[in-house]
Parts: sequence; C-alpha cells; structure tokens
Amino acid sequence: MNSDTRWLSDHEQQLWRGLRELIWGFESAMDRQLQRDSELSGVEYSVLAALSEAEDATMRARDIAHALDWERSRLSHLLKRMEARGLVARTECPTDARGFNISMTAAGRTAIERAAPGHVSFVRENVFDPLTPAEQEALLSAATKIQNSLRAAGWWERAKGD
Amino acid sequence: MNSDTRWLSDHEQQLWRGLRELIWGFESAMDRQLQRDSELSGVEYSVLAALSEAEDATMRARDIAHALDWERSRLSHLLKRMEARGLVARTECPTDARGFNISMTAAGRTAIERAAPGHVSFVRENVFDPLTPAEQEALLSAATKIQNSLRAAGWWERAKGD
DNA sequence: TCGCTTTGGTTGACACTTCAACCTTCCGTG
DNA sequence: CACGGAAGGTTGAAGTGTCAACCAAAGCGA
Repeated sequence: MNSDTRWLSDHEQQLWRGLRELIWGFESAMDRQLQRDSELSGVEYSVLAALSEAEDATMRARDIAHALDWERSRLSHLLKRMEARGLVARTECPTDARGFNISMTAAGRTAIERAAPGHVSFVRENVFDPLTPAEQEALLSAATKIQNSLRAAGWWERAKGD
Repeated sequence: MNSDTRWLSDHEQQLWRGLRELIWGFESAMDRQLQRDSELSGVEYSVLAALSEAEDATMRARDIAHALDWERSRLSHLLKRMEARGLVARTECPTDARGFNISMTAAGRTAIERAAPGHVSFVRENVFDPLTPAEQEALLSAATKIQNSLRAAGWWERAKGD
C-alpha cells in the first residue's frame, strides 16, 4: 500500500493480462451464446437452473439469492421481469408470511430445456475439450486458491447490506 | 446441440462451478477494492491505466476502445462522465477531423497514482502469492487455451456492429 | 471529381445492477 | 406480553452497458 509496492514484472503482467481477458471475456461470450441460441439471458438461465434442481422446481426467494450469491434487490427486480414474461410464478409462503415461493412455470421449463443443450455444449467445447484432465485439475485448483485468498482477505463478501 | 448432448459429470460440474464462481466473483471483488481504496471504478482505472502507458498520456478514443476491446458507445458514455469529473480532457485530433484525442489530466494522474499501489497489491496478494510459479504457468496456459477455443468458435468477437 | 463504403464518434432508448430507504413479519429477551 | 432488532422483500433513483440509429469526415474506385 505504501511506497515500497512490489510492482508486477513483465512476465507477471502477461499472466495478469491473460487472466483478466478471460474473466472479462468469458462471461460475455457465454451470454452471447445463450442469447443467440435461446430466449434466455445468462442470469435468467441461472435462476431457472437453480429452480430446476429444487424439489418441485420451487424455492424461497432468499434461497435463490443465497445460492447465486446475489443481492436481494437484484433478484427481486429480475424476478419481476421473469414473472412478467411468464417464466416463473410467485406464491405466498405458508410458513413465513414475509416470504415468497418462486416456482418455474411450464414455459420456464420449456425455455431452459431448450437452452440447456447448447449451453452445456458451449461449456464442454470451450472449457473441457481444450484442456487435458491434468490441466482441468490445475485450473480448478488455481481458481480455488485464488478464491480462498479473496475470502480470507475479506474481499469476497459484499460490504454489509446483504 | 441435439438430443445426444454430453452432459457434465459430477466432477466436471465441480470444476465448472469453481470456474464460474471465480469469473463472477473476481471482478466484483476487484471493483470493491478499488472503490474502497480510491475514488476510481474498475473501468475508470482501466482507461487511465491505458492512457498512462501512452505517449504524452494521450490516445485517440478509438485506440482506447481497441485496447480495452470495448464498444465505441460504451467508451463514449464513460468518457463523457470522466470528462465531467475532470479525469480526462478531450481535444480535437489534428490529423483526422472526426477523431478526438483523449488525455489524462493532472487530476486523473493523481487519482491513478493513488489507486495503483493498492490495486497492484490486491493482484499480487490474491493471484500471485497464493499460487506457486508452476501453478501460475498452468493457470495462464489454461486461460489461453480456453480463450483460443472461444476465438476459434467465433464467440469472442461481438456480433458485428463493432 | 463524383459517389459509395468505411471509419470515428455521439446520442437516446432501453435493460440491468447497485444503493439506500422502506415496510412487514419474525424472533429473542426482559 | 412487549419491545427492539434481524430477516425477507420491494421500490425508486442513479449509474452503467447495449443496441440501433444517426451524422460527419475519410478513403477509394471509376
């Protein structure tokens, strides 16, 4: 933080650049694929994917938010749009009058079932196929270590509100 | 794409999940750090960093856009805001009447010089320190291969309009 | 030089995320 | 029970990104 900052060497800059490009580019590439091959955005896909793994395709809103590590308001806005498009339905929660149960509609299931094959192929072709099993392990290991470091330093969690 | 999709195995899902979390979480962690330790957002930092490496701290707008791989309009909007905040200045381009030269102001330089040490420390502590040199190489190699695959499949470039 | 295409850049509408404020309900404690 | 805080969710405003339309200048071939 002070004047004796250890700047990055050329070689380190190269790694940093590669990683940054991947991080910035991968998500938008994925979004492009989804948007082209289906009528779902990446975030909508995430929500439907979470729902599809749940009992009865139904989840409490807060559990979705927690599973995706999202802010409550972000989810709330998105659910409103998705409800308007008929992808999910909202019912009151019998055990907690504050909460809501969000469930996937038939249209929602149709949409994700149509999107899933292309999405999975995208991931397989661009993450698994280009890497050997050993490289895959190395990638997972590195990603995990970086994430752990961020967690330990307190950078992973949001400031405070949610 | 068709019915014989090769779905992901449990183990593959684990890798995919880890990678996704890193991709989604890293950028926001970085933004949090910048926002906390400086008065710059991540994108503003990128622009100033690009400028600071240029001759005279001045670049054509299109060159910035190209260096960051951004859309023209995104850059245009951001520059308008940054100009309003006094971080950059805009002058007409002598050799091309359509273009503009964007240069970093004194305030812009102050801002990035204040932000840089913390940012570099963040990268060093969370990317380099947690990984052995071999792991760093493996990460770069994997990132490069994934990126190449995306490029080859045409997912890297934006649709058409820039 | 004329006309056509490309390039550089801006703009406005719309989509999405964040932030702070707010309301209601739940829960623990005195 | 009462009350004070925590949890679940919504809302509106502001910030940021995308998309398509647009304009002016540049480049280029006939």
